[in-house]
Amino acid sequence: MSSMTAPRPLPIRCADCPIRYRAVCSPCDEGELQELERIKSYRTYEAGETIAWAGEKLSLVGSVVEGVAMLSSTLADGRRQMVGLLFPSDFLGRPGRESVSYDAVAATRVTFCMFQKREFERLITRTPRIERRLLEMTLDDLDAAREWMVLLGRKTAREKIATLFVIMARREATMHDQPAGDGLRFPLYISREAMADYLGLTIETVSRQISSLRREGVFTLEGNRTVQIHDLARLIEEAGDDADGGLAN
Amino acid sequence: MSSMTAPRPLPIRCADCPIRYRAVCSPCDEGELQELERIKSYRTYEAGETIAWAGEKLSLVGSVVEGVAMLSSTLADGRRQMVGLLFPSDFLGRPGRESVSYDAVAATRVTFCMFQKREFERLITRTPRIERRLLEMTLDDLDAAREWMVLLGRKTAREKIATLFVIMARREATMHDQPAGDGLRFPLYISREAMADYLGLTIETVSRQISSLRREGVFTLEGNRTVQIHDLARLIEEAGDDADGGLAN
DNA sequence: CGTTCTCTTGACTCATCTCAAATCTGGTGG
DNA sequence: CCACCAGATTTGAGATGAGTCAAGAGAACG
Repeated sequence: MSSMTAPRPLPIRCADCPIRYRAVCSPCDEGELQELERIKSYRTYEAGETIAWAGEKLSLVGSVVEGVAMLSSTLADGRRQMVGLLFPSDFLGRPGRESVSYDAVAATRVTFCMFQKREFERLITRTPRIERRLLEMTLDDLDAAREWMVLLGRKTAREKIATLFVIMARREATMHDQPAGDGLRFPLYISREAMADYLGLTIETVSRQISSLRREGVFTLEGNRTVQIHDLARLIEEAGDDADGGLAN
Repeated sequence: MSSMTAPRPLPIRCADCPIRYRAVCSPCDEGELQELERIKSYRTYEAGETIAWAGEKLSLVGSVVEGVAMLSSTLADGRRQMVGLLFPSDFLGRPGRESVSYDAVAATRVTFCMFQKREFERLITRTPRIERRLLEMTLDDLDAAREWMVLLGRKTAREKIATLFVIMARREATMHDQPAGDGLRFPLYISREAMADYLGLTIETVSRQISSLRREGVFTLEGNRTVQIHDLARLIEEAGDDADGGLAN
């Protein structure tokens, strides 16, 4: 993670923001953006750095602008479960609650566009469009969490890996306005350990399942963190989703 | 489920509603309640009855008034995972989306206070307090879903059962404004099969773990669906939660 | 009071975990 | 540019928790 591309100059104007049309601020008009520009501030964390500890009082909320962050929870004896993976435009923090419920850790170098929680709460009260957008995004997060519950509770290790890769592939395709298809290449962003924590597996099982699917020609790896899909249909089938094959999304 | 108590007369006035102070309508004033009374309608489902199928277009949303409902998802080969358990005051349905994402089934006889989705969407647009309340409730649901992800991904069968019982016990205590403590009796509401679907286990494993905890004197069963707690501290310990012992809730 | 469904228990299997070691990768310094 | 190092990843061998299959016991229902 040290041969990073040069950091884009920040703060930037909202109108030029890469997440302008997807983040919580997407429904804002020019005037509202100007107000946001007055109260926002950028903050960058290096890969591995902790953004917030569960239980800690956090007075900031905000959106991921660049990079990837992980939300996870740890049991008394150290078992860890990731409960969310935040990509650009995803929102971190819970307006209306004092402390955060989960550890937040940077998976890659990650930059947030942040607001003081109090200030943000006042803002959404004045600006129903933002509140509506936050509700929409929270409902989407809830659907995603529930879909992940199905994976955690009922899928096999192989299906879990296939599902993760399908989701990552689709995200990558969507991001570049391509159709998802064979030949698609995408980065995994996270380590095997983080995948294990996300999928409710051990790192050895993650590794074995990836090796197995690779040996069967479903995809190849370039280095350890870049995947090239060779047979997307097969990968989707291996994901074992319900009858619609995940097309409902 | 046939020796049901006589159904309470419905529709009732909002002011007398048992979920008046907890449901999505809790922040409403008298005038707003009158408006709700004009557009609400009650609907009752028998235990086992399907309320909505995943993928189906559902033009209703609403709150559970009495009884318990289950939200679950089914994979192609029939594996099922429950993704939510709805108790009185919980909200069902997603404003802003055409079709429902999960199967909704009545666990007991259950009565909803329902609204046409379109009408409800117009309502929350006019009534920011309701929208705010819905956002709060959705954030709570998201936290609950994520906590459940930890259970599904990382807990042992024994811990899963203990966690479920602790949660049920606490809910029961809260409902009656009692402290949760030894001697508390509460109903499980759901079958072993539903517990298995909720916990990501098989019905046999659920049964074995319940028997094991019962044999060790942590609780006793009266019939198959009523639990009496004998050693709550032990049960909480068996739940294996993170250092705070779940006290953060 | 028999019928049916739910729940429990037993015996055995298997997917995943655990423990251990080898290999690879990316980064570093010579 | 290349050898080396530390951490990440893969692979192997064996253990085990939970699943599967099968049967019996208990509850609920008509």
